[in-house]
Amino acid sequence: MKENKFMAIYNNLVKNIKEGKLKAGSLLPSEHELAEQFGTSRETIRKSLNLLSYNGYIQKVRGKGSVVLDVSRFDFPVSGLVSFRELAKSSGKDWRTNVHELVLIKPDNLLKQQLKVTGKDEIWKVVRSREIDHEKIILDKDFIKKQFVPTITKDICKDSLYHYFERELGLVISFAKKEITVEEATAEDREYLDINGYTHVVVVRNHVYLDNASLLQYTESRHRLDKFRFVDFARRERR
Amino acid sequence: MKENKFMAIYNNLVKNIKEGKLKAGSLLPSEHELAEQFGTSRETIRKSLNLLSYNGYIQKVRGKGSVVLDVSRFDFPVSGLVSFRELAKSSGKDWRTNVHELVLIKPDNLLKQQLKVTGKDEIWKVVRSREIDHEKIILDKDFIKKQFVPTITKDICKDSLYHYFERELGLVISFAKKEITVEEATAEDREYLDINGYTHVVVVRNHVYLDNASLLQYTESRHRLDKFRFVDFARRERR
DNA sequence: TAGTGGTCTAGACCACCAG
DNA sequence: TGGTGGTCTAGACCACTAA
Repeated sequence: MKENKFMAIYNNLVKNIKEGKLKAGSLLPSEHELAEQFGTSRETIRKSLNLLSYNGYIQKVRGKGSVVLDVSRFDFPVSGLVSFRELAKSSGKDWRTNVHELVLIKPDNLLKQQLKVTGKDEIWKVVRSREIDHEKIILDKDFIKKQFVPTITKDICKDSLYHYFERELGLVISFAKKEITVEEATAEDREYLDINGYTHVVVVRNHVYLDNASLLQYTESRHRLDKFRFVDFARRERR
Repeated sequence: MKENKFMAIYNNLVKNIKEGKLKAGSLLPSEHELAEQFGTSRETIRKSLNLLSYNGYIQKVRGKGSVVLDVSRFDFPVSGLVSFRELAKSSGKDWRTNVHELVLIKPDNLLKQQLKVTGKDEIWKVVRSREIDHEKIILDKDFIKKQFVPTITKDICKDSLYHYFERELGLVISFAKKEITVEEATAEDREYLDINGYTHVVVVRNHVYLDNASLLQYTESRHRLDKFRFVDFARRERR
């Protein structure tokens, strides 16, 4: 897989920041200098730096330079679009996925609305619980358009749907719209989760889109209150 | 205030999408065409289109064109960096802010860590509750470095701190790191909120930075469970 | 005033998609 | 194969910061 020039420079700089070769609070070399160092044009350097800025590694200050930020404070899922498997693996904890349901269904009215489909489209329904350190703390309900995903097996569900979609099927997931609320726990929550007496769960609703802008799936992720944590890095809109 | 060329083009296109002149699902004119229409270079058009894409208005598809997205589904605080006043006003509901505390303090150890200051710096502490439709549902605790904000009055707290920082003091807020968790309600929550028997609150912790990359304030926003809602629009990282 | 980042240009070549 | 968006270049001028 070929790497773009600006991506290679970005990765190089990220590595140097993470390893502390570029220290928090210090200034990056100027864009002109970097262009010379990397043997490229300034616009290409600027593309790399904009990516660094967007991902919270640096802050550009006009007339001054690019300040390296304290990256240790901006550690986790900055993008908010990370699969459970990726998260669990990087956490270093004991984890496991239980598959409770894997069926093809016709959408009811609510689901038709969520997925913007008619009644004749078939939908995969996947219900899974997630265990971390032997506690079932997340209940994931996925609804996926069969149109894009002809087959799903239990083994795939135990591993990672995202991984299967992207690596096996070649689907390119592009963006998602997420909504977080807190709601009363349902009977289903109590059945599949170690609910520990909590009366409410955190519900994350996700609409996931492909790179051709079509809607792939709707997901409801139901988290036990005490184990929920969401991190976001937000840049102020330009006005 | 002068508007950049790419910003003007961006605003023009946003307006056309919102007004339905550019319909959801249709294609934008190609970048070459747009460059000609607006009398500018293709790179400038690309800057505008990237902004549209980033803000969820279009989806670019290589070899095909830029698809206009259904913007009505991506309505609310996409950025996650919006003041309560802006939000409340746009919601059209009855709202009101109560100021419970406005004092200068020396930071304790926890606060020193949160704000990365030494003990001799002075900090503004502001405690406010937010009423919507006559229910107190949010408790905001702000800790602001006096170094950047010499004076704060009760009237300012009742109105909007962000507005004061940006319009009156000329501070430019650049980005924030947000963390969302659910925690047990404290005595303070019960005192200032209409807690309605809920045992937990949603806690949003925010570190707000200025455009020169220095930390301005730390904020704890404590929401009654049933009234909390957070919306996020996430683009998948390029790999 | 020298140096920084922000914007803009007019080209070029490439990978990808549809007909 | 022609048109699309993605990348890249080598310049230019500007606004801002710090000395």
